[in-house]
Amino acid sequence: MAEGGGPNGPGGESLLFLTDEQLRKGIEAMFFAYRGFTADPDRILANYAYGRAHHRAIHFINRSPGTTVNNLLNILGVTKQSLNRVLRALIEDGLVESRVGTRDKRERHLYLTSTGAALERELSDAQRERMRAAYRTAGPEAVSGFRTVLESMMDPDQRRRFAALKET
Amino acid sequence: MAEGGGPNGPGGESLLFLTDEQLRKGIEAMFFAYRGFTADPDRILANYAYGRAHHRAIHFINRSPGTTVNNLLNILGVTKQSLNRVLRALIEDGLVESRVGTRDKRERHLYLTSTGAALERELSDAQRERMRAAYRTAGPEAVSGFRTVLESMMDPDQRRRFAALKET
DNA sequence: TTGGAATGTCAACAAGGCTGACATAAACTG
DNA sequence: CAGTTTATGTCAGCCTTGTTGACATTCCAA
Repeated sequence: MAEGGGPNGPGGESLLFLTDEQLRKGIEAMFFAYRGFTADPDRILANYAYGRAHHRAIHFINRSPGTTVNNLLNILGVTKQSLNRVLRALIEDGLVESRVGTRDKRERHLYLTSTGAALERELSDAQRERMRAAYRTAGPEAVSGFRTVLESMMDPDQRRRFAALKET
Repeated sequence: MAEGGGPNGPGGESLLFLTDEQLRKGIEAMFFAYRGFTADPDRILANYAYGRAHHRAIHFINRSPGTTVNNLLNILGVTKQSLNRVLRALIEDGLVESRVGTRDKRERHLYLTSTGAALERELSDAQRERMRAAYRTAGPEAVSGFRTVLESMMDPDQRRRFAALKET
């Protein structure tokens, strides 16, 4: 209100994107877009009696093969009990393999089996396809802005973990 | 792989943003950013023993005062039983008022009470503040791209509903 | 006046978060 | 070597929020 109140306030049109109205549109866009973002994987997962929690575990194990349980815990931001329930199912079903660490035998290193990798591919193919279509429609400059805003929206901890993933 | 394989393939660097690697980064950015997006409201809601479902209902009732239950159902994309449980709590607690329709008495029109409006303000202030900070950091052009990609990512139905909200 | 639409409600269930408590093995530390 | 810390697993129980199915009520519209 204070800044964007007039037709051209103290900052001029360069600050129009900070009005409450613009911010609210951004908030609602996040809500609807996230639904689209998860829609395809959700449909696929239903065929396997898995949920988003399984998807997230599979994604990050594929992303960083050999990652430890603790590592995954930090990335996913859930309790070990929650993660354990998911991992147990994936291991029992033969999608994930858990190997005792060589240097530190307390640690379990997680890997996708070929079955697990196949499901990962099915899920990420679908999700990438939607992302690809959105990127193609929006164009490279929009994509750059998209990524910039998303990173700014993360908590510092999350941003650090996201950045750490990028380098790997 | 096929298109982005070479240092400068058939599409050149303009297609680099469509590589699997770039798409995966976008996917992970969505995951981490959404966590940030919901973090502040989640903290506030915990003080009131409410959850995200209550937040969403409050948000869209505030957005469109007098909206009907069916309307809300379509926007939120949940079953009436799920929504009803949430609405019942909000009505009992005096945050939402449900008025029988005048033209069609089967319909219930939903409004925030002053208490409900106060909670809405507390929640949206926090969420807007994060969005504002992200927007400010990223700048107007990034914000434009952000919005464009998010809209492209929605399902057509969701995009229609989002567009309909914008006009109101 | 009757069919169907909009709404509300009850019951039951599942996924996936959470806390708390406890067990085990391995590594580290004094 | 003894004691502590760390990494992991597991059991039990609770909460939110989603689902289906069944059924009642109200009331518009043909």
